[in-house]
Amino acid sequence: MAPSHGLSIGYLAERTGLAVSAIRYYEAQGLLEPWRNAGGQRRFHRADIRRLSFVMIAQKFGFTLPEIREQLSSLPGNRTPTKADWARLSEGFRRHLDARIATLEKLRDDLDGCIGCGCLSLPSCALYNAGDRAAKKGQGPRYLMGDSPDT
Amino acid sequence: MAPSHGLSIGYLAERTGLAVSAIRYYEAQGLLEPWRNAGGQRRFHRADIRRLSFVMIAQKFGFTLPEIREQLSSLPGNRTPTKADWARLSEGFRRHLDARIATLEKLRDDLDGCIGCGCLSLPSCALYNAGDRAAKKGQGPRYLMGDSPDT
DNA sequence: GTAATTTCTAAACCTAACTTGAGCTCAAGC
DNA sequence: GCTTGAGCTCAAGTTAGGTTTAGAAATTAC
Repeated sequence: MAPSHGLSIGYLAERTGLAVSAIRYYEAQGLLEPWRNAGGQRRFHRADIRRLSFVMIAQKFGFTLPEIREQLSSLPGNRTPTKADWARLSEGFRRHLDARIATLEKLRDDLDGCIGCGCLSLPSCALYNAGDRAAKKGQGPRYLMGDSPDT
Repeated sequence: MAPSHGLSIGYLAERTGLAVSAIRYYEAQGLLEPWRNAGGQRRFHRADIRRLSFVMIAQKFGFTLPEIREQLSSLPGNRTPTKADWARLSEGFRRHLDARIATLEKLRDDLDGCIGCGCLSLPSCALYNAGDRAAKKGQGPRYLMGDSPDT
């Protein structure tokens, strides 16, 4: 049931599909700030449903909880996102996603090149040099798949 | 240096760029099977460099260590992948990657639709229903961003 | 023949995002 | 007034993929 003033954690869980424990965890991470009733139980704003929905969607786009907290706290008065906020924030989502897709597409291209060129005999492998592990220690090209320049 | 018969773990680490601790961890996960010398130290085959390279590349494509172990153990005699094996395995990599890209592109399309249609006032949100969390409990559509059918 | 480096094992620790459990209190129904 | 269910806190467990630490033994370098 929906209490007339202040939502219980169980109701919020039911409405969002999140586990009660997850909501408590999000509070501990600073994503929500419920108040307490006389008995010490958490009471939430109706807008917190929207806030939690935003959290869930942002997670799908690959943001971490600290990043999501940043996004939420960047809103005036730490408010729950409005439609206008959403339009602006979703721009960032778009960029984040585009970057991830681009990374994977580059990996796919490298894979195609690697199949074609017979990577196993190459002294340096595009598959390894491409992507996030690259330029980790500035140690020059890595010799993969058992080959080395002197072999 | 490269010992003339049997590679030390440190040499393997140097050649692959992996940490010594990581190589030991991979052994514990069943990805490698070094033998021991008289003093009890691990000694590796030269082909294990190639084997580790395969592991690193497969990880970039999003496979877990148990999955990679499966792939390696599917090879006749649990051998290190040859060029022919590589051509076959890379097909699986390609499919894996294509699927991941497709998921993200669907998410991007849903996002674009959501910005345009004013998701905040929709009773059900494509952004939430799309993707991996969907169909988790068969509980029907989730009502996101604070809206419900009776509101 | 030392000294320095590497390697060994086992267990503990790490991050992220939660879940689970124990033991207790609060609220609601009859 | 009793029972049941929901909620509370705090600590520990979970998964993945490792890293760190400690103390001892092996190996290499000079």
